[in-house]
Amino acid sequence: MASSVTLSDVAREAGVSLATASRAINGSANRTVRPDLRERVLEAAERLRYTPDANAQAMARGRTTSLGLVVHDIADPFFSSIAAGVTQAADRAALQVTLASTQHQPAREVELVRLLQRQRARAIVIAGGRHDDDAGNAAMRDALADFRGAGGAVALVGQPVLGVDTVAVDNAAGADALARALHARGYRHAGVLGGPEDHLTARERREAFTAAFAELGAPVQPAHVVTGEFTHEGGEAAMRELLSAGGDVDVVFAVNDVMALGALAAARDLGVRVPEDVALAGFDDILTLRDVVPPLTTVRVPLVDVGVLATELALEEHTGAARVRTVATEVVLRASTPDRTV
Amino acid sequence: MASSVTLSDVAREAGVSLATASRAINGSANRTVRPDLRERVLEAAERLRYTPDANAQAMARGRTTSLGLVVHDIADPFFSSIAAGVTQAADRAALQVTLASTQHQPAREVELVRLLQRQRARAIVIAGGRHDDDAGNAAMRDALADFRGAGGAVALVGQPVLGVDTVAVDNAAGADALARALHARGYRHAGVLGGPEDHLTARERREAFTAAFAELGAPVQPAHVVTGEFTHEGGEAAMRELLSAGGDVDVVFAVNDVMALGALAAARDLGVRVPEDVALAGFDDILTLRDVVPPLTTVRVPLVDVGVLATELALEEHTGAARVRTVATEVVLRASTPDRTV
DNA sequence: TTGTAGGCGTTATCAC
DNA sequence: GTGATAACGCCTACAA
Repeated sequence: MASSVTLSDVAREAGVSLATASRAINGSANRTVRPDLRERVLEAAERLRYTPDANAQAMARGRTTSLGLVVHDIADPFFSSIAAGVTQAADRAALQVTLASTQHQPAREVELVRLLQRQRARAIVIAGGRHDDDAGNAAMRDALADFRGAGGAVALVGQPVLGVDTVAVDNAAGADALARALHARGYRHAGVLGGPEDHLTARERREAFTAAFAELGAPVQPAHVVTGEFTHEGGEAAMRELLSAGGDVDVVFAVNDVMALGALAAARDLGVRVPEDVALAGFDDILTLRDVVPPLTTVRVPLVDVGVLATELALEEHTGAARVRTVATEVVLRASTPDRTV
Repeated sequence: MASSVTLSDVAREAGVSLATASRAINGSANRTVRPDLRERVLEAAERLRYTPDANAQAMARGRTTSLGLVVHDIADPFFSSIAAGVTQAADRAALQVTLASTQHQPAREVELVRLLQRQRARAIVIAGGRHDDDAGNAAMRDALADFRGAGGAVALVGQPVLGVDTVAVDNAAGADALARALHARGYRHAGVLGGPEDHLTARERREAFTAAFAELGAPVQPAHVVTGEFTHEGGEAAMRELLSAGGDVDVVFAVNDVMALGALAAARDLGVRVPEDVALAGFDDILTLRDVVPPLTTVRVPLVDVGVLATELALEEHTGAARVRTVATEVVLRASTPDRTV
């Protein structure tokens, strides 16, 4: 309640005008303030425990100091690592991060963008792959167009389908390289926990993986590609389905690590040993993996860097068409996919 | 760039006054607007793609719609789960969450509180145990007093040492119960990875644990209590130190799960088997544990609920002294601490 | 260098 | 029920 101290109070206390107080405290562009006056103002501010009102400053200046971050679930290590990168970069740019979570409801993304537009966020970073959903993408594109029309900047982590700057993980190359590495280790009967049918990240990884195996002469049987939510539970269910189908699968590729961990849990539950009975690989190299046994083969995505990059991309001045920054990945072979050729 | 559409634009377009437009769009308290006029305004707003400016609204109304959340590291599963709870609760209260991270520098907390005060956040939730650091706590207490003096609400997750509403995990009871459970399973030679010396959460857990073992007639040897950072790396280093000391320890209690996971990694590295060679227990029951083998015994803290509770506590109107909400914990015995009595 | 005054976009208090 | 108009706290030409 206690009404805050305003700059006018400080000015009065210091015996100067509002303008001078403002300049003394904020060091206006070229205007400078006589040292003794500045001193008086600063002391008065200190004495009165004055705290500038960022909202009022934002109004007067015409721009805020906040950046919006949209994630699906902040407790998911994939998103929390990206968030760590975003907060780092935002911090360097002296921006506050407004965290908005869809709680796994894709439709809420549009809502959150509009919310962030009301806050007049300087920029919005959207984390998470897109869906093959024309209506959904169109709605999002509209919301983002409005936001940008009003002067906001946007960067997306995912696929460049929304007409905004995008940090795109090279999913295809990563999945392809992983498939070849697994093939080289002697695997010939791969199964895929493919994520949601229309999820572009899942699809890119799935298709590149199966294409590579096909090209290598060991095509993945259609029955060995099962879909499922992009979550721990989804991976668990998908793995159950795949294993109970009882095909001869020697390695399972889950399109992201969170699913792979769910799959690992399912295997444990069913008494299927990894990697003795079946090998397992994921994608992303989330932080959690350092604590998992057996160490999981995966394709590393520099998640924190991706967050930083997306933030920088959003904040960089630029004109012209939407830019796409492709992030390279790296296959990390671990014990969950031992060499079968020896 | 493109100047946003303002409410005046909408009013003009609809042929009504600014006041009416405001009431039509925002449904003022008791003032009501004739249906046809309201319709006209809403249509105009739609046509012009009007988006209210939350900052301006905040100025006019005298209160913002944002809530600050202070964490040490959002990528740490402990904090990200609490953050999930906070965003949920904030969402229900129609508040935006501003995520502020200290990046593991305790001193930055004060800075962040002041920053959030500039944003005129309605409330601040601070996650993370306190330190036994009079100067640091005093600085924080001052910053929070200022914030509250200016009308802000605060809730802390940790120890009630800052004079603000606090959600306190019952660390002592949890550690005591864990110690007794381990003792009942036959463990008599406990070691403790005790976290930072002055970290109150670490201290509460450590002391309750050792006190219980002492009371049970199996005191933990001082040499078997080692300190270390409250992190994965800290747990790893502490475990190395403990194991290389070569004492006869049959169970190791790490004061939080993140440290326990670091300890597990260290044990693996040194060829020490868990639980065959040494049993291991942690505290918190972070989400990561579901993927760890062997399943880790721990003391469950309902982290998401804690986040929700802290947010609600901060948002509840109340007068009088700072309140303390104690959250109960629950010992969860798993395979990392098998029964030795059989 | 300092001060005056207008404006940022809304809400809220008044009359009408 | 509707419409002027003064706040809200600050910044910034513009003038002195």
